[in-house]
Amino acid sequence: MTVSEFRSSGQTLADGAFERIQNAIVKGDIAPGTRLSEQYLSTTFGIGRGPLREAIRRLEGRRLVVRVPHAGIRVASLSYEELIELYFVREALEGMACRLAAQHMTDDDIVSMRKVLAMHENHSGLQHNESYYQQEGDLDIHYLIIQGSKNSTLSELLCGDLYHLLRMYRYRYSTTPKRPRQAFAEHHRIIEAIADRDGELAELLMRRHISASRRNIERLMLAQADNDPSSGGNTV
Amino acid sequence: MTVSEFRSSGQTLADGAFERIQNAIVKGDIAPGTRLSEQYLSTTFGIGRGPLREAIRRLEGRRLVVRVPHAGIRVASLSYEELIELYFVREALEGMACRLAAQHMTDDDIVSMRKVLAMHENHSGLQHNESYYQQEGDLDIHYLIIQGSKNSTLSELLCGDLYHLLRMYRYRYSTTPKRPRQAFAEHHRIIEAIADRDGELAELLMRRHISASRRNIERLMLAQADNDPSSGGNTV
DNA sequence: ACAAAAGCGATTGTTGACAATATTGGCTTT
DNA sequence: AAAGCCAATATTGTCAACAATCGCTTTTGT
Repeated sequence: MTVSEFRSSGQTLADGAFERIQNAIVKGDIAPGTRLSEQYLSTTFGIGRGPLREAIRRLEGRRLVVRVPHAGIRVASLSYEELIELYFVREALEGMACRLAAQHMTDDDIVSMRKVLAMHENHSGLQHNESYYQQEGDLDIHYLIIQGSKNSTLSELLCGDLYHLLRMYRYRYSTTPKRPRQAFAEHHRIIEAIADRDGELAELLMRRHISASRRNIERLMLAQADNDPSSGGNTV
Repeated sequence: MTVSEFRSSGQTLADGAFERIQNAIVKGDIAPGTRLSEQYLSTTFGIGRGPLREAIRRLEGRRLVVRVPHAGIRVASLSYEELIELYFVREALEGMACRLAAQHMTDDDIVSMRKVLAMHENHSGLQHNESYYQQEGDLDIHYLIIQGSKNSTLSELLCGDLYHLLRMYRYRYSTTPKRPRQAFAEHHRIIEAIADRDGELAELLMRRHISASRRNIERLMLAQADNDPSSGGNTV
């Protein structure tokens, strides 16, 4: 993903704009809730308003932006309630992914997943950068398990649609659950269950893992609300 | 939802076209896999190509149509593999919906849900129209439970995104699982579990229910494949 | 001074014409 | 006769101008 892939070969301008804006939203370059005028985007990306509007409509279909007729678009933002709701969806979906992964992952898949975990253990053991593990490594493990389910519908839903929203949220509230050691231990147990081909246990453990993560956020936000009572629900 | 809401008040042409085309696809008026030319749609709906293309891009974002650059669009169609994958997703998601419904449904919600079930029992008992129950009633019960979870993210995902695909598939293969009595009994038990506020049991039962439905389809399609070996995977 | 309405500016929605690309049919060649 | 190439045609992609709508400022009346 190098820079300046203006017109990624063979694609249309609208498709190029779609990808670039999507990346900008997901990566946090554009903050959630920001209003985007067509003129600004048009001049920024150097394309006409026609293709641009098509890109916007595609983003709208993906629910990454919210549009109100004749008033413009804003990049979507998750309220606290929606974030919590998302965690329940993740619990269900990633639990299922774990069950299927225990069934469908090859031995090679499991070997490489263990390697990634070991690598993360070193980082985590060195206390090199506590947030790193949670920010990227956590996603890596989850990502590998989801791919391991060999269910492409599930993968696309989880990696393509849902994580976009989750990552957006991370950039907004910079939520870095500070429980790396615990999370690591949980990952370890999950992977062992998958290696044992015990889908039921793997699902149970993953659901506990995500559930704990959710409760951790609920606790954090509650404490934050005490300090700063103004930060209530966000605008859609 | 009466007929001839050409320009549903206050909406743009693109939004109107989006809704109409989406309905046509979901209701089966346009068969999956059909190629749609811009000119045809433009004259059919009586709007210019600009707004039409925006509607198409929105449908693309929703994954209801598949577009290849410079070649046009086709309405999306599920392959057999994708259908089965979808059932696993449903199993996870609706299981969670059941668990949450047992927790969050009001007593009134449960009363009205029981009424719907009783109504269906009469229809089913009279053998009035066996397929009716499975075609509409089944969705009704599932719909009520999903709404009962009070998790709007989950609801939108399940009712808004996934069921579109499921219904499309029904119209294509006219799959009507012929096990209404069994399905009714399963619904009955699920609702009782919810009424007992036993979320864990409700989730388990729902997952079994959907899992059985999936296996039923697998069996049906396998038998069909024996008779007609030509119907393999469908084009994306 | 405050409230309501009218006018103004800016932004979005729509249209039609133009350019680029893929498909189809016919022709040449082996 | 079959395969491959080339041109003609139809379809999609892009652009720039025009129309409609909304939010804001200003004005005017009580």
